[in-house]
Amino acid sequence: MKQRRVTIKQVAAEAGVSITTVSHILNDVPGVRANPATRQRVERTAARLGYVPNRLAQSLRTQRSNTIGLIGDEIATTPFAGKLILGAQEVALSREAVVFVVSTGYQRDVEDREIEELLRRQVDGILYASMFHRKAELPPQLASVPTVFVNAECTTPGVPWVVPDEVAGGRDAAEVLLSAGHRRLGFINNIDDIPASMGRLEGFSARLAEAGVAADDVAVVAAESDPVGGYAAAKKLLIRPRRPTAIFCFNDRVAMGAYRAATELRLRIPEDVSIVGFDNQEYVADGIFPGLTTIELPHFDMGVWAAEHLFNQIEGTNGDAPSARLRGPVIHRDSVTSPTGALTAVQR
Amino acid sequence: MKQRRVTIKQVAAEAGVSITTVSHILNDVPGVRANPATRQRVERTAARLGYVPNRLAQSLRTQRSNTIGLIGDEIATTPFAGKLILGAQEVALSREAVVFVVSTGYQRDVEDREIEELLRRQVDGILYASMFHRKAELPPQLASVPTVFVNAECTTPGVPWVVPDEVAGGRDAAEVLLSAGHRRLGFINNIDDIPASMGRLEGFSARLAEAGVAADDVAVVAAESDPVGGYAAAKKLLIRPRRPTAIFCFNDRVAMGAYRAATELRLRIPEDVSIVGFDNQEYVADGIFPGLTTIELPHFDMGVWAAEHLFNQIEGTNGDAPSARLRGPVIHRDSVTSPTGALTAVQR
DNA sequence: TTGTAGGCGTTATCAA
DNA sequence: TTGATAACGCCTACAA
Repeated sequence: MKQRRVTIKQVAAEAGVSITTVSHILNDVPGVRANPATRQRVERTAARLGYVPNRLAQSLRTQRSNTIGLIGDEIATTPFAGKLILGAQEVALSREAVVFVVSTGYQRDVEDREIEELLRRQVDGILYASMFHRKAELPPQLASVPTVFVNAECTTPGVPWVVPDEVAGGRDAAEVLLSAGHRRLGFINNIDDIPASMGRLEGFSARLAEAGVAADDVAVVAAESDPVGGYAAAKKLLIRPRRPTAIFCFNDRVAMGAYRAATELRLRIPEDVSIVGFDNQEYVADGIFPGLTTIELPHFDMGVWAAEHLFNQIEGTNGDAPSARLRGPVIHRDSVTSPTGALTAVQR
Repeated sequence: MKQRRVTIKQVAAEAGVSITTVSHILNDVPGVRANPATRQRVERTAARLGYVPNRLAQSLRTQRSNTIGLIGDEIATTPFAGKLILGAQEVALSREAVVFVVSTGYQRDVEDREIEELLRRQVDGILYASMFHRKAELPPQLASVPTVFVNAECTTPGVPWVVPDEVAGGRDAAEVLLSAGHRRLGFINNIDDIPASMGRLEGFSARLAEAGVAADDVAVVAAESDPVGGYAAAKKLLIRPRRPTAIFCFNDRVAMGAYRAATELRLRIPEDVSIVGFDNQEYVADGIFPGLTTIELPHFDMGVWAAEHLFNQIEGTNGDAPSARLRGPVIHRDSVTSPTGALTAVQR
């Protein structure tokens, strides 16, 4: 912004017309028809001079900045943030808008400053994102700005939100294992009382019950959701007399731990024990051996959904505030097979 | 931006002074001393009304938007992007600036559109980031805007850039292994002809040579830098008659493959073979067992460096355009030990 | 079909 | 010490 860019005035002067005409022509103002000759002349000189309209001035005049803010608690520590940003950005770009990304690091004062900085810049709306699925309330400063919550359920009424469908995810995991023939299963859940752990357990159990799997045949344990926790929990599960032929892990990192436990116990994956993860974390699910079958978290889609609904809200084109739970796809790799292999191994 | 915010005019009216006075007071304009009573009255009413200056208008007037753009080829697929964003953002926030983040996905047309969208918004400068260390030239549209390259060496003169110090990284890896006592080493390099592979090899070899390790005792192989490539390469290395007691892997994903190879060969890490990775990729280096000793890539620091130099450039406070190679720290975990263990194992 | 002029919210110059 | 007033770059009645 240092050196002066070319303005509409220069274009007008160069083309020998008024700035009104230039504005009319370049913006294709409806109901205004310019002389083809003038039009061409204007367009030519605009192109020649490399004229680019100043959106700051436009925004000031039109009261619309074509800018949204994406504020999240942690942009750095999670591999999911990128997908979310990307989704939001994709719809933004399609509307010639662009997004400010700011990360708060869970610090309240940083969040306050950043929200203020965004509002100063007259953002049209804000995407308030959480990096793990939780419930949260609307920061008071955002009360008067169109806002959509992403990966967080907003407890303040009237604010749309979008989160993963945890229950469906749990059901899908059960389904994958069920259809491979497993009837004796384990679930290593997370220890925290968050929507993800509640929902996945609910869906998993419900689907299993529907399929007639006896409650005795599904072992649920809870652990810290990292490789260490997964390792310990899986070991506990796998040394049981009637050990499960398949384990559903709260997330891919837990699955990493389960892999190690299985290896130490000389259990092969998937022949002796099938594993299903959650998250489809790049470089983890795809990097361990054998490739991990897992449920993907719909971060990209949530970014898209949220941005679209935000723009609708900004343009006042949506009735009330809907919210959504999005389902992620099952990513099939090589950690699940039918339990016959396991039985064979045991019989041998 | 929908509903009208309170403007300086309203504050002035409410306080019974002119907008000039309000501006003077609120901005602490040097050389202007207001009557303490007036000052207090103005500040009070501004606070009461919740006045927040409109940066769009400010920018229009001052020709400075306090906004920078961060444009990268992929924001989503890599876990490093976040750190980079965070670093840039941290210095931006300290200057009351905020950053537009856009990702191009390696598509030229997307890049063009996004750059234009940024320029339209009068960003003060641009951070042009690559997600892997490479060389690149300056997009012509950026010629007239302050720009700094991040994680890419700009081939166009006059543009500052900051990249990881690959040579130092290679040396550090050698150092770690050397000081643990290893004298017979392997290096699984990347197959691509990029600064990272060249530099790390150079540094690694140089340090080893300095330490008097015979060229015969350092085996270098190249592989696809993922777990599969790492697995195959490590296997090749480890079945040699005089197998290396330690392997330096091009990155953590390669190291994952090396772990598997070692396990299959019944070689314990680190007792039988020490492993050093590169990248310090979250959830990989820390998730595998034993924890991977690795060299961190300085993404956060590069973000900081680049943003700081960008702001300096914007403010015209730096002489010429320096560039930098930043060194990442060695992250010690548990995959390296002295080779005696290995010898013992062999002798047994 | 084209042009004039006012205003979006600020800052900055110059008077008073 | 305070206040008019002219930009900044653009859009948009309204007038010609």
